[in-house]
Amino acid sequence: MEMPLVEQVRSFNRTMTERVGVLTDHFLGRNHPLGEARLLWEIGEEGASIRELRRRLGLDSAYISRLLRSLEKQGLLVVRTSEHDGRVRLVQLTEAGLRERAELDHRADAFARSLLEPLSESQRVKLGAAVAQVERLLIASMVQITVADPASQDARWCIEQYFIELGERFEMGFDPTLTRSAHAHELTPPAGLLLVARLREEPVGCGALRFHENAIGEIKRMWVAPRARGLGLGRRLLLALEHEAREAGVGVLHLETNRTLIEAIQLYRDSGYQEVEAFDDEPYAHHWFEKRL
Amino acid sequence: MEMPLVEQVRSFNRTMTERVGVLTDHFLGRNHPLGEARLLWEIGEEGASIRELRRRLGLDSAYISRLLRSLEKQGLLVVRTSEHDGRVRLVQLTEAGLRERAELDHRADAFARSLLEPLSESQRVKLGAAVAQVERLLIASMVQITVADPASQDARWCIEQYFIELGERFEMGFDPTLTRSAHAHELTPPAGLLLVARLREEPVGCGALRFHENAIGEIKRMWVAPRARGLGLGRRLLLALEHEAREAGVGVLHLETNRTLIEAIQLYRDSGYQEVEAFDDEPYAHHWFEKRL
DNA sequence: CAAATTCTCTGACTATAATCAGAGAATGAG
DNA sequence: CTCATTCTCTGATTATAGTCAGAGAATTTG
Repeated sequence: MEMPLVEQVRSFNRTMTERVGVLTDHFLGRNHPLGEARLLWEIGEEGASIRELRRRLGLDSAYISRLLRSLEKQGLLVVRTSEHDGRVRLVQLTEAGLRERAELDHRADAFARSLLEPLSESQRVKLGAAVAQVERLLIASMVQITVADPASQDARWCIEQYFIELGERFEMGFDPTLTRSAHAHELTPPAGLLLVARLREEPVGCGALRFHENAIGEIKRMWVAPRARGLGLGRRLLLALEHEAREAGVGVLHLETNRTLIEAIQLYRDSGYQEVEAFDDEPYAHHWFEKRL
Repeated sequence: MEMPLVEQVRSFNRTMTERVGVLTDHFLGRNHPLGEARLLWEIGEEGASIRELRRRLGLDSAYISRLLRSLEKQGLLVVRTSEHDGRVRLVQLTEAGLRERAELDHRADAFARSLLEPLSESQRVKLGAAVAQVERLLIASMVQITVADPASQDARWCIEQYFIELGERFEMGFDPTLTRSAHAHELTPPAGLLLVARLREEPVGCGALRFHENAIGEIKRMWVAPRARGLGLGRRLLLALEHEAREAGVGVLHLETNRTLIEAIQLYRDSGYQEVEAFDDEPYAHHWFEKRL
């Protein structure tokens, strides 16, 4: 019964590809080659631009063009040029295309049902819970954390979202001009750095570090997108920041926070941060923490 | 958060194919095309016969022959004719083939590790448990129960295993000639029937039904292979037998069992069987049960 | 406004993953 | 011993999934 975790994951994978993997290959692959079916599926009911499809499916543009031509010839979709950008082409399923897609959907459903059918009610309940757990954790493990330029689009989006959330949560709202500064250059090496967490290339969180004198580091801009909460991402960001701080020779980490950010405060306490006297005059702060590295 | 189970399974599948499914396609696909790599893998350290490989991989014999020729040319395997059957050919990896396979193994390991690497210790523990749970339940749902000819190889194997197990568990051993009969013809319609449970075509359990006079049915030969226990298979077999009995117009089901078979007794009680006075003279029985359908 | 870049498309090409028909040798069933 | 079947192989052929180079139009950048 005792099996190393790596072996367990591999065994799991084998079972999965046998049982569920068949799905992806063959629920799609009846009337169309797999590539066409995947594309048909990915276009969705709303339609999409070709570039978007290329990005999502990771396909060569020559290849995708040919697939589209084939599906177009079958009358399953129409392509037209975008009004905003004459280079971009937009794909939309026709009536027939939508029917075809619904059929795929139906088959996928039937397959999932056939997986469940032999199980007893209590087994199904257990399966539901375990499946959700595995998926959550796999998604968590898909999140990638990298150093980012604070001026980059993703970074700015995160910080903007962060400010919006502060505005909603702080009792007296939040005005970025009143808070202690953390301009782009202050979060760029060597003055500091910014980490951005991404899930499937989309930003889902950030955390920043400023280096001060006397081997003091300051943690700022800790934020996790609502849709990525519950994945342990806050903790991972914090650990990553601490790692970067250590690398940079920081001996003590400072941070301040507002009393409405209870999850964050809990995280800091759990992570070994001690509450200390106010070490600055940040107007929005109620708690000041520090941790020796 | 509330999601129907079918939708949950499908969402899970999508995540799986994205994250883990990549493994199967690409841990294998570095130095060799996928087909070759799968074959190399499947041959294993022990070697295998071509027919076995064909069965396991579900490949056309023309195709597999070509793959083998290619791998043979690369010096990764040798093929020789079986001594027992001149038609059958046996495949064995060479030194180089074994090295290549070990390399695949190593890559699969590294991939599994990379899945785990971003997770915290507590997340890993949870993942391990959930993964094991999902796998167990998916395996359970892979088991297929069908009516079988008691004279078939699978059926005889199951009954033989069943007798061996009784011999080990009964305090006074077990002699099939002393027990109440259930010959092949008695377990064949219309006198009765035998269900065999199979996992990946291999028998993993059985259960039989005899039809007696006065709409009485008798359950016999309930057995689950040790490696398939804990999958709820006993219960499924019992339900399937009850279903068959109902179809055949049975009003009351009888069964008898030995006191050492505690899991079985528990199962019968949980499934609505009432203990009754001995209704026959089976020498190995301590408990007699019945259930009205 | 010129130059670089983006987006899509076509033509030419390749590798992979099959499938089908049938042949030849060995074996098993009656 | 004969006939049907099993097992593997070769030849011929096909479908799928992709890659690469480059062209032409639209857009963005400096």
